[in-house]
Amino acid sequence: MTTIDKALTLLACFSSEAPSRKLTELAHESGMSKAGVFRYLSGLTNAGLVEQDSETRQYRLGTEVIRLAQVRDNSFPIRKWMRTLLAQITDRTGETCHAGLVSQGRLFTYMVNDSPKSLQVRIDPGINLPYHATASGQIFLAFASDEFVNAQLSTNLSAYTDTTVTDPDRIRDRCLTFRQQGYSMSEGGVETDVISVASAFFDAMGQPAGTIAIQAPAVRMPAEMISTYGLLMRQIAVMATRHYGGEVPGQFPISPEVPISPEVPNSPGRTLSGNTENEVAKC
Amino acid sequence: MTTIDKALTLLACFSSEAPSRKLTELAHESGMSKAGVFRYLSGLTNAGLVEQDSETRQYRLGTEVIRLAQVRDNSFPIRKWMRTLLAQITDRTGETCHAGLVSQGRLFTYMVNDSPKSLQVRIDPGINLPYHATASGQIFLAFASDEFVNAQLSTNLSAYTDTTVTDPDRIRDRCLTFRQQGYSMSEGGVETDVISVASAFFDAMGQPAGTIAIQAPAVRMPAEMISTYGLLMRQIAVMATRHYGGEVPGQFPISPEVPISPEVPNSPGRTLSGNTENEVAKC
DNA sequence: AATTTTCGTTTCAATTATTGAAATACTGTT
DNA sequence: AACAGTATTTCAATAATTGAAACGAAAATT
Repeated sequence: MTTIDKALTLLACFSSEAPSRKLTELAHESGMSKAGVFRYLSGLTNAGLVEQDSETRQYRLGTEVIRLAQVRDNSFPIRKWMRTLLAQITDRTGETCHAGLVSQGRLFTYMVNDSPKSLQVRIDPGINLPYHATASGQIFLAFASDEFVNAQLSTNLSAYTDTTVTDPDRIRDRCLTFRQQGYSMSEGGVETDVISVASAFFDAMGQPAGTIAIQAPAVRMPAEMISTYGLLMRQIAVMATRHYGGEVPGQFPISPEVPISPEVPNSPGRTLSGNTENEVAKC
Repeated sequence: MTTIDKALTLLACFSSEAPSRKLTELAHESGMSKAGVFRYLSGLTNAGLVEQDSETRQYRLGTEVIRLAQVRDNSFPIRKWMRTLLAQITDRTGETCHAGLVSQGRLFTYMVNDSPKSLQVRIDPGINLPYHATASGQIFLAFASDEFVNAQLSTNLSAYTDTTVTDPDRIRDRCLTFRQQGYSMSEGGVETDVISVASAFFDAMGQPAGTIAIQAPAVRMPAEMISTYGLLMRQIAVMATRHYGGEVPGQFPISPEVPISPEVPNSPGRTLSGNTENEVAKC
């Protein structure tokens, strides 16, 4: 392991769950010496990737990561078309939806589009999506490599609710079904009374690159609606794959005969118009 | 210079102007050996900060920078309030506005809010704002440290248009005025027939952290309107400083007696409502 | 189609920076 | 004022980095 690898390992320690860390904490978590971590953080700070709060002395990610993210999106745009796709989902269904993106083996919420309804599922961009307990995570596993699935399912699978499935074998079974369907479903995986339906999009090598999911209060999603939403997610996911420049794998059930406008009940009054972009701060 | 510094230097080579680079190019630009750059890029790739296009073999920033940017915004939120501030500007003026953020000595467009009008100034998020040729850059210089100003003004100051001011002394003069005013103005600095008015916001040490600017076609901005817009920018910038957790420096003219709603002509029909957030994909 | 050029990747011994334990400085608290 | 918890700095032994040059592969040119 090179010095650079070790230094950059520290970046992975920063997550939305723990966005700012103490030096000692980082040393312990990464298993490196305090002195080493200090030097690494200094380097990262010089580059602007990390900055130290002048009051608390805690370290957090720096402004340079913001710039880099902008540059990345300029060279490989996702934001723009993803925004449109998510808007379509919320327009048709009236429900909150999100896109997950994988990076370094972790799936995180890349973008969220809130439901206009007052009773809605809250989810923040940037948080990690546990593979075993979310619809997004499970559809991802369904198309991920065996070794990846094994690695994930051999970690501690925490039960967020009473109904969280934590048995690896049951999860494998579910993923098998999800792979055949092309979409996944999770009921109360991380929060009770919330149902989520997801599908995945793929990169140029046919590997899953991210997910698209809808999340609704269980009371608004009767059983018969799940497959309707599932087909919608699948359809949108195929479009995402195309935009991403990816390749839908053979196992993925593409069904062009699916109606373009699934029968979805009372779509909210708001419509998506071409100039929506202009009303939104671009960032 | 440590190994880490050298490796991370490469990240700074990626900009919106050159978002994907060849290895040899990077080696030349950074003045490091090809072998070294290769090893560094490998490390960065392992961390997901960089990825290599499988076809062109070119390197570009990876998905991890996106995740990091999300995490950063969770720990130190800017996006949310900045979006609101920019929306206020466009609502009151009907013009395109943007926020600039500084990172590693470079000022880049962090967020853009387009004018609803059909004749509008286009500007993309993520591009670098030259200090000498933009209103944003000049108001930044006006409050930056002497050494920073000297460093910037001793570089090659390219003339983007006939009217770009490239004489360091004249720029210093202008910055002096801008500092007293608390806002800057640039006419045709990077593009002809475009006028921009900007102000700056500050960090906890009273150092300039970013800028807020409005940009309009010259035909829509008669001379007498510039000071009105300037006061508006100054006002919004003070709010930005507050949100940022910063400290307005003593030199900065805060004038609470400025009318809250400056007389700005025909504001567009669109109004900013509380639930605007819900209509925007959060990311 | 053959040749040249360009670019990315690997190798290897000399060099130079990295390493971690321990000492020190700092900050806030009892 | 002493204490506890952190963040820095120091330093000699150690282990990694280093770049020139060779190699391989792909693209451009003849």
